Amino acid sequence: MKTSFSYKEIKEKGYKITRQREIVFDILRKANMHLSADEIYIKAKSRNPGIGLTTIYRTLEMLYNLGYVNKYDFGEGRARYELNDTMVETCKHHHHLVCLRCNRVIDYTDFVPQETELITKAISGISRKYGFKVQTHIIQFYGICKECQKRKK
Amino acid sequence: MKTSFSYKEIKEKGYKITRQREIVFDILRKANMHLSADEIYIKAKSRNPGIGLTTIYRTLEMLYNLGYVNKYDFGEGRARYELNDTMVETCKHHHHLVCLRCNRVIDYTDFVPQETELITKAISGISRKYGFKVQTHIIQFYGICKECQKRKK
DNA sequence: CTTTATGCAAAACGTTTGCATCGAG
DNA sequence: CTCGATGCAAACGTTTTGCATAAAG
Repeated sequence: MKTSFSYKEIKEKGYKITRQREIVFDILRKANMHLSADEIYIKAKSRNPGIGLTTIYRTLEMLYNLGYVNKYDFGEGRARYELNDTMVETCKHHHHLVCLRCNRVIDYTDFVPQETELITKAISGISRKYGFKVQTHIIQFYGICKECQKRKK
Repeated sequence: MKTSFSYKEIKEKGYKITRQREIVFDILRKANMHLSADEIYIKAKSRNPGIGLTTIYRTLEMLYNLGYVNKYDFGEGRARYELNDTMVETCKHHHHLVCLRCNRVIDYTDFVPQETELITKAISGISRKYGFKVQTHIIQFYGICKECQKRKK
């Protein structure tokens, strides 16, 4: 299991390792939540006040292209990023419960063993029928969280 | 199976039925694809040139709150909407294969019978453990489509 | 009549781009 | 040295908001 970025792989693809990129890498590695570009920017500025938001976006794009981060949309009008579970051992594979009322996101990890099997089966079916090569998948459940149900209208 | 909007339900929630809303309803009902707000706007203008884009957004928001439409993000920087499969019989429940290179979206309907069972099981588990009331779910597979694999770099 | 919906213009927002400069390799 | 990376400001495209007017119920 990979626990850190492959600097070698990054360099091979023609990317350079910079102080700014290392900071973004590190923030993602230590985050145990899905961060928005802006949240990463705030955190990064405390370590390097001169860093630009543009650099955050470009670094995230690079990592996304390398397949190191997942990009999510939870309906807030901005993207959230998270290191791929192949990158950090502490980040277990999981899915999300998104509350439609308060936008809270709950990580869901209670997989029935069936799930992996089913997904694997689906991926090979997709490959066979559509010639589509699957890299990642997301499963999201939308609904109303416990708290919002209480203070219901 | 519901095949049209419940005007009664809409009125009960305090919404009014207007010419503009009926047009948007109808466009969604006839669409066999995920439409963006702008695409709906173009279509709507041919029937009512005076209609405003704002109205499209507000109608979509209403339908989303009513749970009549699903809202998707395929990474294009804008949302796409589609009537919920409970609303239109021609719109079968499906998931999406999103090509990371060309952004094409393929509808995926080949469910193994296991899937429904698994999702049902997951939903009741989620309800039990988190008290979260699931309304919809999305499953999306990201990868490279057949065509993009051919013209590979 | 009362209340919600509309259309317009302007604002807001996240994200991207052009460009001169900087720094990694 | 060279080429990619950076930071800034400006541009972009989508979505939202304020407000006066229009229309639904």
